[in-house]
Amino acid sequence: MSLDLFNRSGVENITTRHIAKELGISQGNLHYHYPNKDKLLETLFSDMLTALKSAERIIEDKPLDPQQMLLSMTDNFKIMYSYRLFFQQNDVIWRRLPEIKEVMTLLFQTKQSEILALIELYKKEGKFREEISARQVEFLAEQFIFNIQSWLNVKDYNPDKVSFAYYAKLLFRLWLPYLHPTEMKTWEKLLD
Amino acid sequence: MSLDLFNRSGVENITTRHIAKELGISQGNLHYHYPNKDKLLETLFSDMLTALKSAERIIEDKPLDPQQMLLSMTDNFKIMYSYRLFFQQNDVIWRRLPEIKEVMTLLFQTKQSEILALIELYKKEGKFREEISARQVEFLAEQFIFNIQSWLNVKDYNPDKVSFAYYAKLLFRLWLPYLHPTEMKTWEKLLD
DNA sequence: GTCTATACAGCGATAGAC
DNA sequence: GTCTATCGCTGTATAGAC
Repeated sequence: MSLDLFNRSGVENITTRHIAKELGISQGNLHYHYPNKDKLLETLFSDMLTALKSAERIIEDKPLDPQQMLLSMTDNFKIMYSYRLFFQQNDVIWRRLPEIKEVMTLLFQTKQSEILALIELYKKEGKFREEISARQVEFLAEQFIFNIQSWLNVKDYNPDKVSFAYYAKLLFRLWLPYLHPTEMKTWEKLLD
Repeated sequence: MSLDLFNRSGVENITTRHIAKELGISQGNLHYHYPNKDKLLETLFSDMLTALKSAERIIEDKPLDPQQMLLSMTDNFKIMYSYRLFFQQNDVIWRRLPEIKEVMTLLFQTKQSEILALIELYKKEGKFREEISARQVEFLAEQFIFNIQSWLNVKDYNPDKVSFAYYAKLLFRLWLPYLHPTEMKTWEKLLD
């Protein structure tokens, strides 16, 4: 599978020869199906988008409760990990295919406003402390998305050692200091 | 300058021919001074390390106050930006030169324990709220370093539009919700 | 559709004259 | 030291037989 090759060895190091060999077909044949390497990357990217889309839990009118949000985020992390080239190698890929950069930027901007709306709801419901400024709430939403986008970028994530659920919990630790002390305690237990 | 070429066009796209041309010398001559491309990268990396080292403000026994910390972080961001290939293209570079990965990992681990010690001091001094757990304090230190390592990775940082001081302030917003309400207000003014 | 063969450009790196 | 010339290799992509 070309996905694994790219993930493991890097987009710039994997050639069409490698991919053809892995697939058990000739290089000429590969170029018949995919005119070039970029087309291959684009296909993988749209695969990821559909995977992420189909993993979305139906929100409808009701916002998710913390437990559901954790599950949903775990699913997302799983998908992101299997397509981790788009996060770990974003610089290389964005330089080759600026459209992918644009789509990803837009995607995460949308996610950010969704999460901002959710946080503001939490605040209205009184789960957040009153002294938290609107500016700081925006910052929290920004940080949340930033973490999702970058978690694979620096750390050596090894799915055998640490579970995706663990990283999802770690992510939600961002919220803790914003909550009322009692609410904070119960959340912290949930996230341990 | 090879640094600018790598920063702008990507390590995998810049060849020894490009660099030689930019320097106004022949390719053969370049290979006389730097036996290969990796050696060139290693030199740039150690340049960055010395730049970061010389920018360290003398801490000695006294911990820095918030204002000094902001200035120090602004300096660091400036240096990191001029050597941004090592952050934006970390995946490519780490694959070529695993030693660089190890040194960077170690560097940021050290920074993390330093910042953890500082936070714990703040907590002891009563600037932090009591209900913040030790686990959460560790998390804050981790987040702080994570942000420093990754800030260049996702965003299009444009030094003409937004100042380095702005990003330093943004970084310290991580601390705000951990502080006592009154302390929080004064810090927030500082960070605006 | 799938294959083999090959074209053609670009890469890092070296040889050898000066 | 610095140059030109070139090697050997690998990259993407295409041509043409089956």
